Amino acid sequence: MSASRQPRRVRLKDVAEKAGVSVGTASDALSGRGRITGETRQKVADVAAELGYVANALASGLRTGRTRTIGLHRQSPTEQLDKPYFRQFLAGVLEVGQRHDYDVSILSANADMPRSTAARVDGVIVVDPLSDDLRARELMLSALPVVAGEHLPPGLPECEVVAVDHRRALSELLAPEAARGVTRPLLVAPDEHSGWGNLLRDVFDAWAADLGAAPAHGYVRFGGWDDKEGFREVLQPMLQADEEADFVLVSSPYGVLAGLEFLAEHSPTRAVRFASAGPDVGGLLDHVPEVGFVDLPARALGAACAERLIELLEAEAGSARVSGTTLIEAPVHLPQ
Amino acid sequence: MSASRQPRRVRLKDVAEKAGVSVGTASDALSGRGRITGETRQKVADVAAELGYVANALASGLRTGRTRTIGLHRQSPTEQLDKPYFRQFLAGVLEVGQRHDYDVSILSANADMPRSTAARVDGVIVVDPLSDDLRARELMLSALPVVAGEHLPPGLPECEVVAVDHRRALSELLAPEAARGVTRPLLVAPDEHSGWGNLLRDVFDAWAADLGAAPAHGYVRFGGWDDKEGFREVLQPMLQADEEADFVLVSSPYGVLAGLEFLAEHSPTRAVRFASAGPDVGGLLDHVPEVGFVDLPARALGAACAERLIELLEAEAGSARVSGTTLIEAPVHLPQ
DNA sequence: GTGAAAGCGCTAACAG
DNA sequence: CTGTTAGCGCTTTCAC
Repeated sequence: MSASRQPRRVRLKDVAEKAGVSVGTASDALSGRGRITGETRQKVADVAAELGYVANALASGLRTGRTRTIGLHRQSPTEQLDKPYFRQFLAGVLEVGQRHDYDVSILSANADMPRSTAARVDGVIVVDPLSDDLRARELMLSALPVVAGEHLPPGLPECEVVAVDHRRALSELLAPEAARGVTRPLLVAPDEHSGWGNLLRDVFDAWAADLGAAPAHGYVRFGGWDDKEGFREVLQPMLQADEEADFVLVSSPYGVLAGLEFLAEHSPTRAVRFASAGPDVGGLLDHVPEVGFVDLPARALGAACAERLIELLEAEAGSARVSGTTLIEAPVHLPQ
Repeated sequence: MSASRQPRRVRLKDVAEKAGVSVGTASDALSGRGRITGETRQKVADVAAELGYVANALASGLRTGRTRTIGLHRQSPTEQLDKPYFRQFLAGVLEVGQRHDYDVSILSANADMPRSTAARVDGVIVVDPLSDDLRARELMLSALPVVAGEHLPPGLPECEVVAVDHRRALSELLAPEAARGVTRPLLVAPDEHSGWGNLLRDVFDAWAADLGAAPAHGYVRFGGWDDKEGFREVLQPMLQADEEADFVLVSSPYGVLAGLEFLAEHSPTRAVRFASAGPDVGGLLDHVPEVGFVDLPARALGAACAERLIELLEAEAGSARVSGTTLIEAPVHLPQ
């Protein structure tokens, strides 16, 4: 390797000189700003292309205060790459990020590690905001624009939200069950730190009330999506204690599997119906067509979050927008 | 949301003033540079902590020419998140990146899309360099330090390489097979665009030659790791045409499955042994203990690449290092 | 050992 | 419509 680090990158000044204009002119000729430029614009563009000019993002960022980078926050993100949900969410964010020429930076979850790197992002997406996530709270209290992917749990500061329309999806999923008749519905979902968990309980309880049935609740920790054992530990005692329980909604396909397993082992004749409200992983429930489920569109949600955040960022002048919620639809697989 | 964008971030100047020193002094008090600072150093550090000062990476980057960001390049990276190999590689990169306070930016693979964002990275890791990847070639020809994750195929410019010690892993994997006796060994691996594929063929052929056996080769496209059908399409004619073939090495566990399936369907009595040299995905081969495999440590490889790249970047003064190769070990699962 | 000042490459005011 | 100028916040000579 040679000794020289960089072979003198071509600067805007170089382009300007060669095009016979000033840097100022060259600048907004290229970025097509206000002062419309007749043919000078074309000329500058040509020279820029010829020289292979590419703007120094650091310099323009320093000047404008924006980095064209969005941050993605989730608890211990490194591990989470193994979770299909997060992975697909990330893929969605990356896709629209690249389309809009934004970089995506996966934020370090260790709040303890001093990030000198900090504040290199224009805004942040918080995947699955949890009320006991201190770093998320910190981000939301900061001046950075924040978009939450999924509903906010009580206790977190307000911010822009993009979420799945769980209310609609669930009502679609639950309707056929009600038609079959349900006396004692059980729900196992993430605890109160999760906005999603809370919403599930809300909708579930309302639905049960409509039926004149008394619902029962079980709780799992939010991150335990694929923790079948965890689900079993919660479900088993509930099913055992409640002989009349005839319908179970869980927050993950693994919960369904756990429940089915338990029944097969202990009361093969007992008739209990299951449904999943959580992110499906390809095919897990394909072999049990009698189980309906909502398939959370992680990728679409990630894309929508990025879209919304970038929209916010480009909106320029703090247009005094109150934080709002954008809903996206989730496909519902009804039971056979 | 309020209208004001940023609440006036605390600048180095603020720290300097409050500490009663100049910015210059404050600067290298904090970064512990040359001019040793007795107690001024402590004072500045205290004030900085008190004010919650965090350096503006853009500004320092502009000045120093380094961004503390490393890029990760792979063909169509968005899709690739679904591949366990890439995902784990990425996890490794992220992990050491965060440890060294480097951001990781997943580079856009579309060479056609003009990236104004470009050159915001100090160096690049190219995962699985392929000789027909134009973007990879471009990166390697640029002035940016590049580390290739896996061996270079012929045709690509030289660069620093971090790779799995396939030679060693394979010899370990193949040894017991030779002991069992092999007359006609088959290899199905990525084509000549992949350095890894080439290496597999090298080692495989040498091993076969040692045995006095004539090897046969089949080719698959590099990205088709989980394309079982693709493997079958290559393997089936080879096995059919070659009645004596008694050992098959493939570049993916899916290749093994494809081969076993074919045999089960068409010649259940035929004795052919299989082995996989490619990235294992948890458990795919657990049910066939008679099949040995190398389990490519994607995460460790990613980590090693990042480690090496950062080392290169921090090495400062272009210490005229010739590009070299770092090998890491892969676990080998011998057949039962 | 420390302060002052120049300047990284760019954009945004302000003149003309 | 275009040129000139002043910084963005930091690091880095160069004086003292």
